[in-house]
Amino acid sequence: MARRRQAVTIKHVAADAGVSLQTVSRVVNKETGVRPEMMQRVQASIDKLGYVPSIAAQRMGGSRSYLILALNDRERTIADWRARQGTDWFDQMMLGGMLTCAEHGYRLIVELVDTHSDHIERELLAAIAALQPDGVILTPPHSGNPLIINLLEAHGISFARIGSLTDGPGIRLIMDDTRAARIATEHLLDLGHRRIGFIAGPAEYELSAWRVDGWRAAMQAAGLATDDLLAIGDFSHASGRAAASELLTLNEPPTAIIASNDQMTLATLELARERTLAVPGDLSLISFDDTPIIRLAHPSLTAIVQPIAEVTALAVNLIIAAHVNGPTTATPVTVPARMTVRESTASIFGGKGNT
Amino acid sequence: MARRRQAVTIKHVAADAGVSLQTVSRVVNKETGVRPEMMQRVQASIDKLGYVPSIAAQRMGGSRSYLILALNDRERTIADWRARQGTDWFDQMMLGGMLTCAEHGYRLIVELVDTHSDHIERELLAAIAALQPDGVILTPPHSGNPLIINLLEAHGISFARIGSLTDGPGIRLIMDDTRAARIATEHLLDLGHRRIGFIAGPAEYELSAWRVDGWRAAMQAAGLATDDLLAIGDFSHASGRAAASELLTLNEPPTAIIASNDQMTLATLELARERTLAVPGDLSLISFDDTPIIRLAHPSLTAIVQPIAEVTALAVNLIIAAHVNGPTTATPVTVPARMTVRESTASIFGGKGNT
DNA sequence: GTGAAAGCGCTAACAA
DNA sequence: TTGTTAGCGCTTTCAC
Repeated sequence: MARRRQAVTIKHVAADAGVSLQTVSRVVNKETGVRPEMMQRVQASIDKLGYVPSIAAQRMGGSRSYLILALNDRERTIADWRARQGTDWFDQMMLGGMLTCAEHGYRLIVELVDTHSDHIERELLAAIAALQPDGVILTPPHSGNPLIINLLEAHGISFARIGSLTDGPGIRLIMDDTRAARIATEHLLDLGHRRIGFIAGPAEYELSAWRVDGWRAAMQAAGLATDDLLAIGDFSHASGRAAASELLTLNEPPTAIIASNDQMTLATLELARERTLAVPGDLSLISFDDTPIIRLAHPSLTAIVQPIAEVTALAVNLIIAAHVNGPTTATPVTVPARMTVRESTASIFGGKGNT
Repeated sequence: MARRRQAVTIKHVAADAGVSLQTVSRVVNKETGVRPEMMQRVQASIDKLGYVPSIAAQRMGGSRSYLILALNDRERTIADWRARQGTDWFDQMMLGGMLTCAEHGYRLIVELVDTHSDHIERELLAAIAALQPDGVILTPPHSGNPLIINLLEAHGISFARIGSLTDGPGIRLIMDDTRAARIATEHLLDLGHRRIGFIAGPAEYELSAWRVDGWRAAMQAAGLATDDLLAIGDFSHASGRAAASELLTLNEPPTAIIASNDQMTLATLELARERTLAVPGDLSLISFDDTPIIRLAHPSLTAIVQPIAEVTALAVNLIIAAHVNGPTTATPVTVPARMTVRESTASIFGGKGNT
């Protein structure tokens, strides 16, 4: 292959403007202490020649790499893509993360790693060494992984942890799962439900516990017991079915169920149908993901809408800000989730929930 | 911010192994002409120290950047993400592209650009200057854009053009849209349909015409006219509705319609329902995208499954191969599409199509 | 087969 | 305020 060189380098600009490299560099990086007329002259040359600095060279010079790494769970992400069921966590992350990176002249690079793997440390170190990212975005279930967190901290890389509240370094961002679960539960309480079951996600995800907390808090505030109404799944369809079965075979089965993701909610819907339970007539249902599969189900499902794009955009902004201002506040940032009421929730007295 | 340096560099490895930098470089890049024992010794040091070369430095040294750029349509991609309707073109591209890049030690970076924009040239040049990618993947509707193609060619960057057959440089890959349309049409012909309507995509996409060709060819082979049975949309729901309306208000309306994407098919389904046409009883329907929205529709829709992941993976492989072997064959590569028969196609004699 | 030297494009540190 | 120098980590070129 032909050895490709930069078409226009800082040298060309310097020569064209009749200044030193350093002055061009100062203008490019918007440093203070350059006379306005000088700045204009250099900027004119930059525009004229269409100069854009090479991020590889910038990095080599000891500056930023303008690269942010998003770390996603390998197995889950690939499985979602293969299933083609419209799970859009990844897409929403790109929407928020990529576009925000672009606004700041950064690029988002995605890396898939197994949280469970024992060579995760090696994988991460390799990615860091190869890319030298300025920041890393950790998504669940990586966000609370001490191995990852400590490694990034040791390397002095600023990073955001989406969906984790465990102590430690890193910018923590959450979508207020507890409150979201409470809102969902209260919606059902308002509709007259008293036996409200909850299908939790796996303990590996911190947010699983938060959602249970929100549900439990709302139930307790209403003076209701939750003893037998909690079932645990792992976000898979099969586990959702098992959990739903558990709840629906209780002596006093719930009249409403909240499930922690779309697959488990859908599994519950299917099981209900098989048992000739009408939804929402006999059983109200709320999902914790607002995916296409949920919207198009029959009936369409009431769901918690997680602000994934917003939270990722915020993560990028905070990472970049940290690069400029140094370490940021240690207080977790909260972006509230919403609830979209559809056809799957109804009053136990026979009324519709979405009227 | 603290100036971050590489933890382990080629120097450390060279010192540890007691050889020159150059020898380490040779081992890393698997060059020939290194004695096996030497190679082993160096490799041992690399493994021991966990050395991974910096791609920025590799690039600066005049070698590859190990970066491949995927160029997607800005407006459409963002609209799809915002709509949250499960359009998974992007996901499938990542599935095929990102994973294949990773296999070769490359990274995929996504860039969104407007094909229509007059500053597309500037945007592309900026991305090239900043990243110095080893290759570029062009997706529709960029794949046939002469401005883009010529620019990449001029810069000596190898690139793949997915979904374009227009002459010019670049590796051309198609999913055989013509054949896919023919298969869909023949399926309907087999079911006894004679009046088969087709809703095409916008001319901006080359594949729009190919699909029309396939449909027309199959119709003509069956000795059927297509005069009034073609309607044109722009992939949007609204345009699909208009096109469907056009077809259904014909004096002799079609008994089956093939639409060029999921949104237009769905719009047709909705319109049919409004006009109390039973699907597939009164109208059979085939979509040209196998998205969640299509699978979950009622009835579930027969659809062409486009091998987006496969074709993207192939694109990456060919780009990387071109880097090693120099320019590749100019013959377009074809990856065949499949059809999944579901509930929306039935015999005009009353039988079901999916039995 | 292996090593030494030069340079990629840029920035940090220092000098003027 | 501006310019000069050195060096980032790697690969290429050319000696040995």
